[in-house]
Amino acid sequence: MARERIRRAPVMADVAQRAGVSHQTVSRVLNGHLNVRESTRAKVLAAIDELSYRRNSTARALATRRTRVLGVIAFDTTLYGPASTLFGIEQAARAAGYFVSIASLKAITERSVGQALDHLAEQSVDGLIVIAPQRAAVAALASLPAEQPVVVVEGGEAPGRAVVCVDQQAGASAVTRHLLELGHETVVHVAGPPDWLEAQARQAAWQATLVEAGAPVPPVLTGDWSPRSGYLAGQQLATRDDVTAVFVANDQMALGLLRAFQEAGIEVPGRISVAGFDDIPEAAYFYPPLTTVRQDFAEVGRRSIALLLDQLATGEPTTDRVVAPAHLVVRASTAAPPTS
Amino acid sequence: MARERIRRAPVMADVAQRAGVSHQTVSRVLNGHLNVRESTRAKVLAAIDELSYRRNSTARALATRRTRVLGVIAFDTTLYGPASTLFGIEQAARAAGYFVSIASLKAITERSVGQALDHLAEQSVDGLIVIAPQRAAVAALASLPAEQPVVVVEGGEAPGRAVVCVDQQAGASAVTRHLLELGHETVVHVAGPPDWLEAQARQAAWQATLVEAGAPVPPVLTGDWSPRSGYLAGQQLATRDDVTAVFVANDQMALGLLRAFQEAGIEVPGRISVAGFDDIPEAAYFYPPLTTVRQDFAEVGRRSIALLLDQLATGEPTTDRVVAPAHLVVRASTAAPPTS
DNA sequence: ACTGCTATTGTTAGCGCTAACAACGCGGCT
DNA sequence: AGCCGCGTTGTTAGCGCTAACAATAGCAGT
Repeated sequence: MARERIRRAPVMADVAQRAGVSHQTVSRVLNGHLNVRESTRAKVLAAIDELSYRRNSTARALATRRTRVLGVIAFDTTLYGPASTLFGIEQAARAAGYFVSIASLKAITERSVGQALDHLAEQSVDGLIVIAPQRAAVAALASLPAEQPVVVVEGGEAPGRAVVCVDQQAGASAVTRHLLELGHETVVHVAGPPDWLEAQARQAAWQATLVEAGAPVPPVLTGDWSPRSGYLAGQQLATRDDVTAVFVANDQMALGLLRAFQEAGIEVPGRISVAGFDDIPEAAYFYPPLTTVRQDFAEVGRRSIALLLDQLATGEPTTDRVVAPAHLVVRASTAAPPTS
Repeated sequence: MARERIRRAPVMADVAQRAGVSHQTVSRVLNGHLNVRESTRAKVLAAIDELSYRRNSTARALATRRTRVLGVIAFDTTLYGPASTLFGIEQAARAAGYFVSIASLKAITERSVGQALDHLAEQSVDGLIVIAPQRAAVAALASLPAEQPVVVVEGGEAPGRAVVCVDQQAGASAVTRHLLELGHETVVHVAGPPDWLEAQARQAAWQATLVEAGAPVPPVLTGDWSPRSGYLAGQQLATRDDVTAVFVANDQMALGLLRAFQEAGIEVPGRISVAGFDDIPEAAYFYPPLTTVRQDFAEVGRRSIALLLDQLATGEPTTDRVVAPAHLVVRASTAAPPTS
């Protein structure tokens, strides 16, 4: 029997032949079917091992009509938040035996999101996770068929879709309350871009907390998440002498703010307290170390995958809304207001 | 003719029937074959459009034995550098019509890299990009078959593999030279973890530049990339009064250093100049704005994909070594030494 | 001994596509 | 007229796997 061992990966039939069974029995062993005699299973496993056989996932996908690939659409994955979320998602998916195919976007427009959706659809992904921090991204989801399993991360209100997000509300409230409890009369807010859902949520929670505490609601400054925009906001605030506490919508902008204050000779937290949001790794080493809010991105990843796999298992799209925790991290950039 | 329009995605045969041709002709049109009459092509395209037909990539992959999926193994994608590289890779791959499947690692060990390789192999990726900034990652590649198309990013010496990396040498030399030219007698180096190839390359270039300039080579301090380790290094340096210039191996550590100096009352750049490496978005807003080295990560991504696709096209693994540019960004943290 | 069941294994037919080959029609050539 | 060659299209056979069904053996119950 001329054995053709010519650089061709072994297939199921090779294993079957070697184990002296049919290829279907090999398949059964591989899929953990019951009703395979223990001795047969052992023979098959031995043959698999000897041949270093690996099941061809493409053929499997064709036969089962499931690819075990999850598609992830992400935006600006060079930022700490999205990158961390993506990381959490990938870890959870791999642990569950799924593959992760990504499509990252330079900018969020309905068109770019649509193209990314197309790209992943072409790969026939089993499920979809869309990190959709902006209105436009959520809007682009409307074109998806209703039965498409999908989880929207940070999607605010995504009608009819499962959503996972960080508890922005709790985080922003906690910072604001923290500042008020230190004795500040009110807290100024430097918000993120208005079309970002996270920016909206943080601003809304800040405002609600002030109102609830009976504190005046000062006008909002708006940035674009960048240190530069925080710097500009800081320059503006530096000219005013009624400001004692600022809640900045993310740490990068807070950094810019700190720098503007430093240049203006404003002591932090001596004269003005500053708090951020995100707890990027650098935040603890700002000058001064930044009080901020830490988000549990790993949890976001895990919950997203869990929700998606749940949909795949039941075959029913869900509309659950899951919230991952966020908590205040107090450092040296916040203190009681100056006793003037 | 009872048309069964029952929630089943159309397949090639449906298109063929509608266009009045054989499914093979549809395939030919889709694959851009020559020798299809223009009128036939038009009919087919019309039918595709009417049915919103999408080719099933799984079946295609099974028939062609190519999945059009590229696997990427990445480490610590929450850091700015790796995240940017990954982003560049994904953009380039998608533009070339390839899918990107990722496996990110918490830690680099031969085992974790091996598992990630397994995971991607199971998906039968056509090619592999390994972002391997550490010795161990490169070592783990030894288990790959020699004919596996693979590109190693930041892989230092990866024998027999194609490598793409940033020109660490040029970047580190430029910073060091910059500091010497400002009049500093020598430059102290705070290095990254010794098992990181980038850390090694930066340190080696720093040392070579000093030697070349006839400057003394002071002992090296070592950190772990984190702001905290930079802070500790800064505290040590603060106790010495012979230091006038420090080249820190990345921006995050430089941030820690700046903070330590600030606490110690050391003026930057008045008494000590500090330079970093990476040009993270925050760097321009440190206090003072950081002189650093910017790396062209997008270019790294593009070149990696180009190199990989080249291997796939020729069927021959290459051992090219491609270097992406890095250039000095001078900001306010470096100046002439104090005139004592 | 015969029936009926269960546990185990084998056989067959696709999944939706591409590759290789076969077939066909048509104009130009001898 | 008959043949060749070319451009175009159809037919057939897999790619490697799983699902559904068929077949077999072994055993208990009557």
